Amino acid sequence: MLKSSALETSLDDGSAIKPSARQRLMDASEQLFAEHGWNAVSIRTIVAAAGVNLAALHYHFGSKEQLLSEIFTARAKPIALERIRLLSEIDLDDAPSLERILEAFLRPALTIGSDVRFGGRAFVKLRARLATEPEAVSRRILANAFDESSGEFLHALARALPEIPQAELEWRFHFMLGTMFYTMADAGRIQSLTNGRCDPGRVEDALAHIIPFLAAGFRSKPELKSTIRSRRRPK
Amino acid sequence: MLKSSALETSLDDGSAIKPSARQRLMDASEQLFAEHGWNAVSIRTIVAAAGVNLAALHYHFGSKEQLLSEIFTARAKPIALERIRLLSEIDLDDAPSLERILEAFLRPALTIGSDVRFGGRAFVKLRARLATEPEAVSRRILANAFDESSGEFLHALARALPEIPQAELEWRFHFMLGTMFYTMADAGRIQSLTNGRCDPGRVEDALAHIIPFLAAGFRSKPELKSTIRSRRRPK
DNA sequence: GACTAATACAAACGTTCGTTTCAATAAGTC
DNA sequence: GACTTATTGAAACGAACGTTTGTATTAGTC
Repeated sequence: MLKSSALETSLDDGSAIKPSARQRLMDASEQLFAEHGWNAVSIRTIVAAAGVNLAALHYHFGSKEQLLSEIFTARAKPIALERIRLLSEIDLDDAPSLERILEAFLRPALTIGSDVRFGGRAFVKLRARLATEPEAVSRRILANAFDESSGEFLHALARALPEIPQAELEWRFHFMLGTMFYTMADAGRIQSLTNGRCDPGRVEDALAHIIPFLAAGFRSKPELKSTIRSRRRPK
Repeated sequence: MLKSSALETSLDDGSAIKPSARQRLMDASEQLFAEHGWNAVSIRTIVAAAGVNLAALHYHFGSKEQLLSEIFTARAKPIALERIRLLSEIDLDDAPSLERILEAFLRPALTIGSDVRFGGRAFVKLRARLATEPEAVSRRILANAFDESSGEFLHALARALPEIPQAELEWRFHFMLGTMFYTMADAGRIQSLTNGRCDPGRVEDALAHIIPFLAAGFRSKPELKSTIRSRRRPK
């Protein structure tokens, strides 16, 4: 019963303080949620990994859902801030660089939360999972955290690509989100298809490929309507 | 207790035969899985929606997982076949059209299974969900169904774009998958961001925008290495 | 040292999960 | 009609779920 406190005090000579139960719960659940999804991880698994009592989770967070929400906002804020910071370094009034805007949007999403503790890309994967989760609660958390900065980037893209209609830009922004989330999810599909040659887990590799790809898509001239539809009419 | 068979025989004058319990289970669970995900839907919800007994599910399918597997393969086969059919109509030996290859890959995925019964895009969404599901079982089902045709399309793309290195092509194929799945998932994020102007649920709209976007990305000249990396070194 | 608030603990709560059992019924065969 | 097979029915199984309860322990204040 004295175990944890004894350990904590015996180590506070500066070498390695054992984190608080609250922090350990957040760390453990972030990793587990990312690895297996929210529904698939029970709170008993979490408290076992964190080494705390079952009731501690509800004491500190109130509910499993609130735990997810707190983890998410704690991670999301630095990402949104870094995005805005990188964006603010770009002069939007003078034909801003599309590539720099894309990197300002993508790099924080793919890197922040990596290689800090545990398995590294835990939060990155978790976020990608939530983005395609059907439950309303997941999407609400996500929208609250990122919709504002997304609006700013749409505006920046409009400045960089004045000849692209707004509606077209919104579609392409949607496509960019899909590319980003799928890369973040690191689902293993492409690794198995290419025998590991293509690995979205190598973040710098991924960024180096994704930015030129998306930039070309964004810059392409919008097609005249129904070029696609008309071709299949005879069928 | 005689309800179902009485209903069935009384209607078999050709007007509307009540489908078998097995079929009703597949229809109901396809919709429910697509809407809420596999874990989130209990088999009691399914049998209630299908109007059958709880034991009927295990009688016909053996397990919940097997039910998912059968639904998936039943839908996936027509998609893979239609992809191959569309691809076979393209002459790969003579500078094949990139746009046609992309359409052959994307259109079956976005359309097949739509507007047949129920809510229409059920299977399309379900498949997108499984693609980002972390559980191994989901991905195994998906890989079995589609990896073969994916390989053929990678080959076709290499024919259409001989100047793009194989590794680059694989990355771009990965990005295409992300764009496709996110559009199929129809997560609602972009609708709320654009007040409904951009709606991935309108399939022909989506195809008309996604194909030129991806084609431009695929055609773009591969960047020299480390253009991106070198810029952030000072940081 | 007494009092108070914060945290930890073990145990149980009621519910829901996927699955199984076994008897009852329907349909098919001879 | 007897016999066999296919399907359905109601009920229960054990396990796991998120959550709550009540008590013990710690830490801080006077």
